[in-house]
Amino acid sequence: MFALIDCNNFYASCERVFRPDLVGKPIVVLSNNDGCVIARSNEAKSLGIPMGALAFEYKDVFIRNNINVFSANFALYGDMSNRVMTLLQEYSPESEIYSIDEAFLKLRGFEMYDLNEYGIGISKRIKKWTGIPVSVGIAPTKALAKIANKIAKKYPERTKSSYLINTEEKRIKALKWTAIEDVWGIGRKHAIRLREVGVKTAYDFTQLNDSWVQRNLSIVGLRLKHDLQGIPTLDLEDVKDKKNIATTRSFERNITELKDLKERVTTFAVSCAEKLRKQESTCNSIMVFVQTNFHRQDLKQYSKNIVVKLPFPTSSSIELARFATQALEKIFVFGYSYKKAGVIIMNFTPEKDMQLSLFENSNPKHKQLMKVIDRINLSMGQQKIKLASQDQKRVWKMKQEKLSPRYTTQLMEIITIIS
DNA sequence: TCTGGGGTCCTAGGACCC
DNA sequence: TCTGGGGTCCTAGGACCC
Repeated sequence: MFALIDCNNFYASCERVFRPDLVGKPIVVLSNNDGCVIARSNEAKSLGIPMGALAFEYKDVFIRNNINVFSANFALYGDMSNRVMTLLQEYSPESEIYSIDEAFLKLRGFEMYDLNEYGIGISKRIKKWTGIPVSVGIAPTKALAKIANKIAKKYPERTKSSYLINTEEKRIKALKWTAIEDVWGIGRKHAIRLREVGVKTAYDFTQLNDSWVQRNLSIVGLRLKHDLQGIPTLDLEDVKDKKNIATTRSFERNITELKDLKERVTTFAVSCAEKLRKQESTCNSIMVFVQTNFHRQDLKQYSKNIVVKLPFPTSSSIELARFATQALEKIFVFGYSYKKAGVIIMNFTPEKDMQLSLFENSNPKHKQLMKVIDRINLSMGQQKIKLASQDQKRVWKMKQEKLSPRYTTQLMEIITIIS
């Protein structure tokens, strides 16, 4: 059996843990730059705030309904996620952290357990020990556990936040209850295609024939179908090293000068390099892109990306920053207002079996240097050591007007209790 | 004025090899 | 008239996830 544990309205719940006065009150969390809504408490959902609602359009709605607005505080959410995941490890030796707020557990050898009670126990303990409400779905396959989880989330009172699919009857009932677009792995496009052929629910989907599914939804769709039929097809996946690493941002204001864009791209490359070194890889190509604001009809539009193959594999911040800015110079065109840029690194090889090249190689001194920089930044705070070409005065700040304290990761911002 | 960020996997088609 | 058969690798684009 598989269990899927999913935190309810995760970002909103994290904010509420440290603001108990907000229990029962509507909360929304905004994206970077306070652009749009990326998380909502149940109360905010009931008020009709859609996912992706634009902050500036909904400003009055927020005020009118006393909605508590927060800027995204990823330092807080990441730490709260670790707490939840650490507790979950105790419930099974086999687990897969699927995203910041979800994990699968494989329950092998649990035949003597009352899995219903087990699930309820997980939900109770996570809530009590971290303050985060979670829902639990347990079923013979991952796709069915996803559906069981949705049922638990939809009926928290009746299910005590945990639902078990362990009979054929329950499986069929759950599949008929699930609209096709709510199935894990069926996105917008596939849902439309399936609706066209009369598939309205997950159950209808399982009644299609295999070759049609494979032809129209590829092998991925076929695996999903089998999983929904109760035939275990999707297994836990190991946490592998990343295959791509990206750092991309929209700017709070437009950028018109190459030198400003260079600074941003340098910082993005350095950020990618740091993430790359954490997984002890080196990269062989780098992509840089820039674009203007697509949403502004009144401005001239421009969007371009460039992929550069590196002469040697590297994870040095200095070298990646150099290659990135050189690439930027090739695609930069003067006369546009740039709104967004990013750096994506690709084609990784493990640091230990790096292929050296005959004529040109990564500066061997950088390896030691990066190690020292990483160590200092880890102990003294992020970005203590920067390249001179990076922003020294913190000119580039995201718009984060409603940022909550980093209660759990910064001693200076720890919660205060006033008696 | 204002519109997020970071990932994965699969397939078809082209270029190449013997 | 007639023109083999069997592969690999790479890339772009499309689908999906949170």
